[in-house]
Amino acid sequence: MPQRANGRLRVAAILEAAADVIAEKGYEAATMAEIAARSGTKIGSLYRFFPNKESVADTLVVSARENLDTVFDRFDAGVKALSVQALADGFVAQLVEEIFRKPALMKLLDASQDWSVKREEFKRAALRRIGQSLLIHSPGLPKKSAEDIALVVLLNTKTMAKRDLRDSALEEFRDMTRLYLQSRLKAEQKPHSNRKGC
Amino acid sequence: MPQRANGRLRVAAILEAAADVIAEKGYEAATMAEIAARSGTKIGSLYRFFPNKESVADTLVVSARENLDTVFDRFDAGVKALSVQALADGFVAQLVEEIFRKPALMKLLDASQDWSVKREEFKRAALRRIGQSLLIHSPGLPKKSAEDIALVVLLNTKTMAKRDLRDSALEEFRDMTRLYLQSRLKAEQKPHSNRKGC
Amino acid sequence: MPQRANGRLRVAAILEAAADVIAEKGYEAATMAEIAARSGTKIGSLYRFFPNKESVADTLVVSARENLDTVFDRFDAGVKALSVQALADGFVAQLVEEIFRKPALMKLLDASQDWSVKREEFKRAALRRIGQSLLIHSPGLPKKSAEDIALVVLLNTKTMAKRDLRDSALEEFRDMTRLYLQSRLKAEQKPHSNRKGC
Amino acid sequence: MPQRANGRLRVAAILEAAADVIAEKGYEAATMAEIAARSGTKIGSLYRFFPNKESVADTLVVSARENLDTVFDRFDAGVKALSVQALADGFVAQLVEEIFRKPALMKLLDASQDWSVKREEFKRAALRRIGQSLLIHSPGLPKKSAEDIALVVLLNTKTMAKRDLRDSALEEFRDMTRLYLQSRLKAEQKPHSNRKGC
DNA sequence: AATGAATGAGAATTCATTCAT
DNA sequence: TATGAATGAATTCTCATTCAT
Repeated sequence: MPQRANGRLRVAAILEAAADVIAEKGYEAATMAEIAARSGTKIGSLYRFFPNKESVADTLVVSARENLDTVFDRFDAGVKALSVQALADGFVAQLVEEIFRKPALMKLLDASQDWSVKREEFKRAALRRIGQSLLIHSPGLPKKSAEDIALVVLLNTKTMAKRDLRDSALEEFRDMTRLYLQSRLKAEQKPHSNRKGC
Repeated sequence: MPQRANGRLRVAAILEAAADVIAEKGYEAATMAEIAARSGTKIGSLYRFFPNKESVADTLVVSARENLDTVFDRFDAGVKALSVQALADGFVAQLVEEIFRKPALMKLLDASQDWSVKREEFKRAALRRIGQSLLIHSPGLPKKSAEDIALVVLLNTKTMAKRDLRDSALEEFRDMTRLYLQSRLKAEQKPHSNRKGC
Repeated sequence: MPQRANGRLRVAAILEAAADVIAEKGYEAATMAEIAARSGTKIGSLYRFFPNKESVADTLVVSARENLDTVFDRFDAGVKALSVQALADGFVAQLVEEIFRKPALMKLLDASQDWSVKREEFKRAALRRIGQSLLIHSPGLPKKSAEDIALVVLLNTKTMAKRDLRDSALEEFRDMTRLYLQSRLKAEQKPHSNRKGC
Repeated sequence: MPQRANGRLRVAAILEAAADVIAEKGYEAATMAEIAARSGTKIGSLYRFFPNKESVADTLVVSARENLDTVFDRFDAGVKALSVQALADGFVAQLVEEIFRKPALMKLLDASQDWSVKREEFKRAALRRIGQSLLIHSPGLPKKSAEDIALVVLLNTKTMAKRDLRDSALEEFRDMTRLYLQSRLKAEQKPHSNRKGC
């Protein structure tokens, strides 16, 4: 929306400040006044670029979704060649480090509000990209399985991205994700010895 | 703390209403006025029982922690005899169904605030009880391992308790937790006499 | 809504102040802050009794509607005995002096907003009462005519109630209303010599 | 005041947009931003042509006053020959259809503000023109009477111009205005050669 | 000259908490 | 003791107007 260089800078500053404030206090407790102050913007100018508080958060989420595409486009380019282990580690690396390591996004995805819309949009996009990567890696995988696995990978990595996990815990989750993927992606090649119903 | 039956009933009604409101709107958006109204209490009376909003939430968390002890006392009584699979399933059953299936608690544990205190207390208690169960089941397990495993179990089950997981996804998580526990407890695995479905 | 004497006094003071402010500046330009200040109320207390600005105005309009009923109940008691002239003068006296001589009501009835609801309600009630009086006075009058006449009487008296009419102008309107009523109420007894279509 | 054709077009577009917005929302709720947007003008440019919001409304009112002169110049040319009935009908036709049938003007004339200045100016002009027509028609009419009658005609036609009057009500008002004028101009009444419908 | 951006005083409304009767 | 009322800081959002490029 900003057309002048000045405006574009201002918008960038606002979004950065908003990410900080939301990361610290969450969406609801973040105030437009503080976002304005921290970005060196006057409240009136803030509202010139963002018509309301929600639109600020929306923009943050949408930009995370765009980031998602960038990250996964790159990832998918090499995914075919990966071992299952490397695939699991790759998912973790991409999602935890590149996507979820933005505390503001985490807060927004957990926000109580009617966030359902943008949040679901993001979640759907993430599931789609993860599922797509899985199918590139293991083309024989049933669609339905891919969906389930994608959800597990998504939620695992989201859990791993929580601020306060110590490294050993991270390692456990990484390993659990490997185990899980191995079990699910071997299943389609070999008889699965370990599944429910024996 | 109320000593007359009347008072105890009122407190119970308040807590129930508070749980409902917090479940619907989250801690921050829940208002004392609505909690009062829904519990048929006048705002002045509410404040005679709970000195402030935080204390209402605190009480909810504390009672969840007490529930935790009850649930795990019972669980621990039979834990020694369980196969690893049954142990995993047991953790899931106890934590997902008995503890986390209270939306208000979930909201509170995720609340943005300076909730750190009570939340950490609850988390610590949960980790302690899960770790304890693990050690009862597998006495040779190193303490440090038990801690890490407990954390994974805790976070897995918390994830599973989210409102909107469909059954197939739940099943995936359940199975992943089994795989993980098996991998971690392999050393001291018992003959699986208790395996579900076999 | 107020249950204690104190509260009732406060509500009365608020409504009086609101009427003053709205009379001076109109609904939109009247601010809740000024209403609060003029009634010696703190803004928080104002909102305790009136959930929003609209409800303050609503209450004013509703009370005018109630006043309408009181005034017309009294008027209707003697209406049968009146000459047409006296009927016209009576309508003017009741409506101009008792109902519309509250500048706040006038402003509210003219307010731009989505006031349609309460305004229409008031207007409908006024039309109903005027029409009823007409029918009591002249039982043979067709319903449809009564409705049309009521509307003319209503709008004439509303015009007459504008702040700035000088007395001679008032007199003109009074006389015009007499002429009009005479023409309309004689019509039903004698052949109307003066009507459209000759 | 713009001197180039471009500027004049722009001013016209702005005024048209302003009339629309004010008609819809009233003067206070109309925003300069919306007027600019609807007229395809940038806000900065709008302020080059009109130094402030009031001046936009002023221009609208002034142009209505100019229109008034045009309309009445034409009307006065034939007014001498009219019967009283036709005079009444003529006033109604000119004022209701040509002048007041612009919702924006109605809103402005009713606006709460310190509009007194321009509004009074318009009102005075209208009274002057109506009085003048009356005196042309009935030269013997006392000045004071002409003033009073003019006011009644003005307010009657303003009432008739309200958006929501149904046709039968309009007809009543038209007839009432005829009755009134007849009563006031009886002394100098002419043979009604021109009476509508006869 | 054209126009995007900046400004900031103020508006409505909310809510946890305290008090007085 | 029960409870209706009082409080006021904080929050979101608006808009006429002015500037700088």
